Amino acid sequence: MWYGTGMKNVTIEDIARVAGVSKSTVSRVLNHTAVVAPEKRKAVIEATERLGFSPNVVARSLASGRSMTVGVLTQLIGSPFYDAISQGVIAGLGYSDYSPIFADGQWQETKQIDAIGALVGRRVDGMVLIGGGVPSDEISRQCSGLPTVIVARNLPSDRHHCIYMDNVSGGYLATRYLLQQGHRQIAIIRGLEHHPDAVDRFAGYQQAFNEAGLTPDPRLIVDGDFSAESGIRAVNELLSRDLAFTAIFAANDLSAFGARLALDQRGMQVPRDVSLIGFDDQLESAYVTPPLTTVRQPAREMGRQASEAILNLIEGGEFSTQAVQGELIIRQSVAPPLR
Amino acid sequence: MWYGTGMKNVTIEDIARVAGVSKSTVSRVLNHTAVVAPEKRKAVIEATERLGFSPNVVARSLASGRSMTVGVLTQLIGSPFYDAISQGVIAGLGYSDYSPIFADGQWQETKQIDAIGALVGRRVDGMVLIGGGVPSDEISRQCSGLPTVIVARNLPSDRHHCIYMDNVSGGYLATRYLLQQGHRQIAIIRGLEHHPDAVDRFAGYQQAFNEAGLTPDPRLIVDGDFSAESGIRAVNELLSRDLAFTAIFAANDLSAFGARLALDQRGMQVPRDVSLIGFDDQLESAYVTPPLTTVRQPAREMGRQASEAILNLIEGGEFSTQAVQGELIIRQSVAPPLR
DNA sequence: TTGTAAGCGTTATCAC
DNA sequence: GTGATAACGCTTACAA
Repeated sequence: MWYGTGMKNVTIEDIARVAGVSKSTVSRVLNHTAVVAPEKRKAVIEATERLGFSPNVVARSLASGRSMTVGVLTQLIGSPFYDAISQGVIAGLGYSDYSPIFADGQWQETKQIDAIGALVGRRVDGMVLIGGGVPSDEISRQCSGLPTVIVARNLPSDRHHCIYMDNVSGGYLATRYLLQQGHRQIAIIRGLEHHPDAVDRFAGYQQAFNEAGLTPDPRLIVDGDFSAESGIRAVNELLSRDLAFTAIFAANDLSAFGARLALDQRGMQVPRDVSLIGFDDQLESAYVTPPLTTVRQPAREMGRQASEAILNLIEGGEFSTQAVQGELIIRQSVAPPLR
Repeated sequence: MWYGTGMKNVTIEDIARVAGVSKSTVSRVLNHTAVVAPEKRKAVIEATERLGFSPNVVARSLASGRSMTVGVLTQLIGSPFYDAISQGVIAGLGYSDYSPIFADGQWQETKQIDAIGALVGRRVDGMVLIGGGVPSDEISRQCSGLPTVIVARNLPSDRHHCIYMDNVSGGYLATRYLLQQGHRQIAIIRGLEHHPDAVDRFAGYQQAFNEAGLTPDPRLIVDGDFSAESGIRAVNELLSRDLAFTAIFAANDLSAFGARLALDQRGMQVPRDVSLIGFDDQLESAYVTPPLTTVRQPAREMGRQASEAILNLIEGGEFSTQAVQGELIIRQSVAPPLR
């Protein structure tokens, strides 16, 4: 199949001619940017409809200096959490005149920097950075003068606008709940070793222990990478070490699923033999067996908030970094330990 | 915080002046569009780097008539399947010079039509329509002359380029497998009543029965809506009707999760008491207990294919509608029925 | 209120 | 090879 240019696109010049007015007048009624005489206004609108005119956004952008787009940098790893944020951004921009334009950072710093560069080259009016690890300075440099919101990441510098989860308190919430239920030997499957979210959740775990005047058993701390597979590995490792534990706090729901499966394969039941708590509250977590107790991260909501923030910043508004708190969602994967 | 215009953007005119050549020459070296003298070429490149020049994509688009963007229409319902397709599209475009720009159709025809209009107004060079229900004629009208690929939907007209799952054969595969395992009373939880995917999978179910010279029990056919909740409802309904069934074919994995949970709550085990098969093979399905037997839809891969197809069409290439076949993924949620 | 005209930053078409 | 110069389609002073 061949794609021709079709008929020549209709421009405001055509409209102007048909309506018997000037280009500027057409522009004015189209943008409600000045009052025009009712009859001319009507003529323009009619011509617009009759000719099936749709304004060329590109030309408009060039002339006005605003592209009506916001750049979104994602990290395409298929993590339910990050995906949900992207979806939230698309949804949040839905009712505005701005469209999101995506680039993929693949969790690799150089790719991320390139991607931001590409977005900047497209003259986006705002930028939403989801996760990623681009250094603060680099962001400042590339996005200087450009409204920018960083989601799911907290950059200490007050130059940046961030919307991030309070992972420390999230980890604390989960662990405290386990402690309250009577657990003392609580294993933790950590996320990626240097990933800030993982580090923070672990800090929350320790904090809960400290507060209770207890010390976690270091042998019960095992590393993972947020994948289901790593949950399986972690449990197998724990079991092979032959250590006693009555509960597991997994880095995220996905690794909790893996842990649950590994436990099941060893004939151990959740929560009868081992209690299990996750982190995220992804869609599926309420429907696995048993429904997973977890800490909810309002991912989609964070994406939505980010788009609101960016829209607001573009309009010249203010925004200050926000930490969103996790919420403990109690379902059925945690029970008091058997004596 | 205030966003100023910063320093004036550097343009090819600045480069031209610094390099001591004309704008045209700058354009030529930047686009490799003609041979220029080595020394001038070098001067341009140096100036480019020294001034930190990055071409204005908007101006380029206006002048060249190509925006280097492809519009992507999604249906933002948070279905893992559709989300994965979007992610695949982003990934597939990653290495090209094209950027995806998203719009949300929300599974509502009017919104979808508006969204396509917005994308067309942005002068996208190509269009990827994921799912949705815009009538064929409307698509032809709005996207006439614009390379367009439709994913996860099959429009019979040969005016369109589609990449879709063969849902009939998928439904057939699942059902035949159940039949082969010895099941005869196979309940089916259908998806949305008039959703083509649901209709097709059901057709496959019937086809497998026919082929085996059997007839499905109509009382074992219950409606759902692809949600986990509907899986729960369906099982409860089935159980309340007090009918005997030894297996369930769920519209998708999510509703299979729901079904599994409802079964569990009634004390019925999978696959001992009831076998269960899903559709999609989403990320989590391999890690629930028991790991779910299902029909894989290569969602991300379809998205990737779509982006390749659109890139190819933009370059003037050909493409013909492709049906991708589902793959039966055998795990542990299906077993022969107890006698 | 309305029209004229000068940009916006490139690419594309010519001559040279 | 290279440089003027005219598009590209719209916004936006600036006049009238």
